[in-house]
Amino acid sequence: MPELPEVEAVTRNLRSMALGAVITGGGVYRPGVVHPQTPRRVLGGVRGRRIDACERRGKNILVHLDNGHFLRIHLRMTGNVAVLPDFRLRPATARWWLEFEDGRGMILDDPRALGRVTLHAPAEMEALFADLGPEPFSDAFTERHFLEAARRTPKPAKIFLMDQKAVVGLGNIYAAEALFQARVNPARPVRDVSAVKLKALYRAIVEVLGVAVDSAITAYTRPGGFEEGELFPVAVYGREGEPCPACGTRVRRMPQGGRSTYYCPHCQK
DNA sequence: TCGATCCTGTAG
DNA sequence: CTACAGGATCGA
Repeated sequence: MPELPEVEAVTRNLRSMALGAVITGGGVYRPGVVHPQTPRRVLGGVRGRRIDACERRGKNILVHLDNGHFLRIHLRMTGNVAVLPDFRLRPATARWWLEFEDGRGMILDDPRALGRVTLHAPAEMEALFADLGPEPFSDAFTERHFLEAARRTPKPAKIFLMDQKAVVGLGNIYAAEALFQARVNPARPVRDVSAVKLKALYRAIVEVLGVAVDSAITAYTRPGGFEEGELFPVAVYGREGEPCPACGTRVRRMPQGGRSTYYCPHCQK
């Protein structure tokens, strides 16, 4: 599930649940989840620590501890982080967990086990995120920055949006939705897209992610979490063969970088 | 820069 | 059975 909006919702939930919690233990069911570190290092380094802050950077969740070190959690495709009333009640798909002093638990729940949890010293922060672009809602994400980044690469527009360099947070769904909203052809080399459309794309990114953050928070807050249907109005993603909401042409699917891109061949030329 | 790879589940 | 999945990294 997680692109930026879902990660934001999870992070906020974590902040409200785990702030101030003292870690007394933990476990790793799947060693691959802490790769390239070891369970011993990740768990040994957190025992006795208190959780002081939770924040999001791109699609990463950062859990700051009272000694300055921090956990970096990446949910990848199917991960979720949750705080449980009792750490012993964790589901079979919990790949990693922490025990709190008050008996509660915090888990990485991840059926595919592609998610990652690693522990870092403060000094590692910069190198860790050196390749990440600006946050879409920050002052650093300017139209000018975006247009310059676009002119600098031969990548197709969709790949350009997905690689977390020009801006962080877009994944397969919201990249497709932003491209549709701006009427940009996903396969077109982004450096060849007109300035007018690039500006529209810039606005669409902020718009789409903004709406999606709101719906993700709403979805995550009510019972059943993200599973309770769809709040974000998806126009093209996953809708192969269905009519484009703008012109009625059938939505198409094409492979790009090993993934599916959905688009309207009429609106996005 | 690109395909293979990491994993498991589900739909067709 | 194969194809595909809201992601990223690695080696060729």
